[in-house]
Amino acid sequence: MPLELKTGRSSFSAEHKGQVTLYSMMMNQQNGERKVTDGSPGGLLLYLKDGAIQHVPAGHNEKQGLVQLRNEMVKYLTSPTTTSEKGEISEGPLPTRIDRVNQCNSCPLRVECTIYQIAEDSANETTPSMPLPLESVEHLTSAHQNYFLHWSKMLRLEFEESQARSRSISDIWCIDPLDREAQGYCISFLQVENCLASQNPTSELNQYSIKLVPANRIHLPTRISLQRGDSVVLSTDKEVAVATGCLVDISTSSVTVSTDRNVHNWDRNFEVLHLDKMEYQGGQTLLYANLSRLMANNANAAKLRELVIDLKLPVFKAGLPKSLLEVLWPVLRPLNAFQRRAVLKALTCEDYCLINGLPGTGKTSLIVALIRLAVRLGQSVLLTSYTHSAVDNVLLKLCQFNDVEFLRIGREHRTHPSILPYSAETKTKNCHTVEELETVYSVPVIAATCLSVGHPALIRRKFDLCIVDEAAQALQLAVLGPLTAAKKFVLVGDPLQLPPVVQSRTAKSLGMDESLFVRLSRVTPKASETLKLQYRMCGPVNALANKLTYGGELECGSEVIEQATLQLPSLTSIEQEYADRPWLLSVIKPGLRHAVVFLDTSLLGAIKANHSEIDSDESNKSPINHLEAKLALLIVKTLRGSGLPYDQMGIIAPYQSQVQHLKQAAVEMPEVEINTVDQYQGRDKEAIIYSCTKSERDGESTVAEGTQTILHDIRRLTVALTRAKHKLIVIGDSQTLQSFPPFAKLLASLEASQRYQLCPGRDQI
DNA sequence: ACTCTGCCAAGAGGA
Repeated sequence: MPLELKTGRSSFSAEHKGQVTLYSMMMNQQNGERKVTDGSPGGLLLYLKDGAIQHVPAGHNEKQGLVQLRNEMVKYLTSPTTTSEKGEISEGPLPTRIDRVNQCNSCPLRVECTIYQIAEDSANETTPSMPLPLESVEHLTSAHQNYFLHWSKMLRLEFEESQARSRSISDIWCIDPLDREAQGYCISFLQVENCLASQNPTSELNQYSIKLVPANRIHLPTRISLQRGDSVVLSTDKEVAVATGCLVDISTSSVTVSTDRNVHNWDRNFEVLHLDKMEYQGGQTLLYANLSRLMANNANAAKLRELVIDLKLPVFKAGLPKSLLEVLWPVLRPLNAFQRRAVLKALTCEDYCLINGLPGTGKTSLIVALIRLAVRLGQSVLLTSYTHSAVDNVLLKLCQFNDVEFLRIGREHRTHPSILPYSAETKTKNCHTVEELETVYSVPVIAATCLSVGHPALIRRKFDLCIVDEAAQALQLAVLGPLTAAKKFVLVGDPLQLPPVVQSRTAKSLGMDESLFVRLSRVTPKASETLKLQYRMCGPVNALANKLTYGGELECGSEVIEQATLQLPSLTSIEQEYADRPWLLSVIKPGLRHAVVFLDTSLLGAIKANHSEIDSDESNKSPINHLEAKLALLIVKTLRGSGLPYDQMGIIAPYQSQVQHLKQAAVEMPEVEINTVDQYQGRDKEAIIYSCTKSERDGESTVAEGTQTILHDIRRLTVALTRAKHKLIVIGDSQTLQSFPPFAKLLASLEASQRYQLCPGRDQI
């Protein structure tokens, strides 16, 4: 029988009683009860403040009431958005309004509710039966309300799309473990090898470390999309979720999970366990919360609404006084002119500024300098980005200077190991008093991801400056979270590189993939600075990026950068070996004139057909190109033979399927980094091979007119090509690619000497 | 027509 403890005064409210009834129903479910009508003993409700206790029955009536309420909730939560004939999209119907003034006045969602009601009444042209509490939205203009409704609609669409695509938690109950494993998000039939107390538990949530091995085979399945840091659920055949935890290590033969339960102490520890990836859906909730916070009736939100929704012109102070500049000079000195201008703009803005960081232009150095300068000026800084890796990327550089104290907030398992000493968990481990905790949390610089800035320790803090890295890649609503905690903000990013990922086509067409960076960059050019000097790409790659995307804005940082070439110390030793494949030697040639090569497969019809084995996985609609994979690996091996280490090369493809295929084909050279374009953003390599993948076989239908595919996005191509320092080899079928505008532009930008046409008969593969 | 990251939870209290 469940016992619910409440720390407050006794109220025996319907909420509290309902909760106990639900626990009672859940316990019966676990004990095998099937029918709602089965008798259950109910539970106990105990209030600790006055010691009052009551038995809460869970009879037929109580259960029926709860289930009916649940079903009604579900009806509204799952009613899908609809599109009218005119193309207007509307969210599902709202529940009937509760017209009770007293309840509405104390409702925390009264602003949001009123906005919806106003919109609904005007759409239906009905007059409300009871006057709406209009005073609760008096602080909002209709533009503000429309922003709210617009984003709420897009969030809803995106939520529906991700629901439709992703599996649900109920799969653990409804789908067989082996079938779940085939989908790639479950490892079935594991047994516990050991369960140890964690070496370094920082909370109750990771007290134990369980090592699991396959129960009836040697290796774990190869096609699993589980990685370090994922939240997982352990279940037996009889019971779902015997433990939950976090995946800390995965190899070919074992998997280690940190968890709050000691599975070894359990009677059932010889049962087989299934491990499932848990997909957390709460991210959506956070975005709604940010949207709500923007609508709040306070000065902070009002200022943000002016800037973000009304697009008010940002204000800038005059430059810094000379005396200050002298103090800051040691930090400013190593920066180039563009970086200095950007930093000074960031320091003198009153509202916000935007920093355009073109590829390889030292964005990270700029942010590190900005943090160090702000701290020298006595300001507090909130550093955020959408991803953990981007946050840690800045911190790794910042901690080298060792002159700024910072605290990293967020999930430990996602934090870079070198940054763990600065994590909140580590720093608060030996705190025993509130004062000690306050000292830890009041450091001048706090770093966290956009979605984790709701941390309790930050709620009450107001930062002088908020810096958002990779801001062009984050959802608008995600960035709003940290902004509410700061007096002014600096967005750093490149709108010509990848935008935020939005799954729903409809939401995308409504503008959901417009980042805050892009929205604000429309306001005034005065608010932004561009970093133009890049320190990554040699002259020809730089020139290609300019022709394709940057229109001449991008410049090499120095002559050394511009003239740098691929170093292949043992090139002569392999010339003999590849004498029968002159195309290979031609493609890998070092030297500036050969820095960019397009290897064209369009004439290899017959050879292509030979390589297009039928994939076992027909349901997988993503394309795989076996020929391009083979060519890419041949090039990698030749480069290796000529003296370029594997870890200096990267293979990029637009599709996950092609990446997987390449990874499998390249198992014996794991140092070669193979990834999608999206995952390569922010990184670079000496030599990059881009496998464009898409190649139409004869008679195959082409993409319907007007459809946008990932090959239609020039930003993805820009990112792929600007990852290369000294050698860029693009493999593709020019015939097919010609129909995608970004590739047509690429092909037109190339000089004849930069193209190599593979010919059947002449070129042996 | 296929790109993918992020999020610790629950409760008391005020009106």
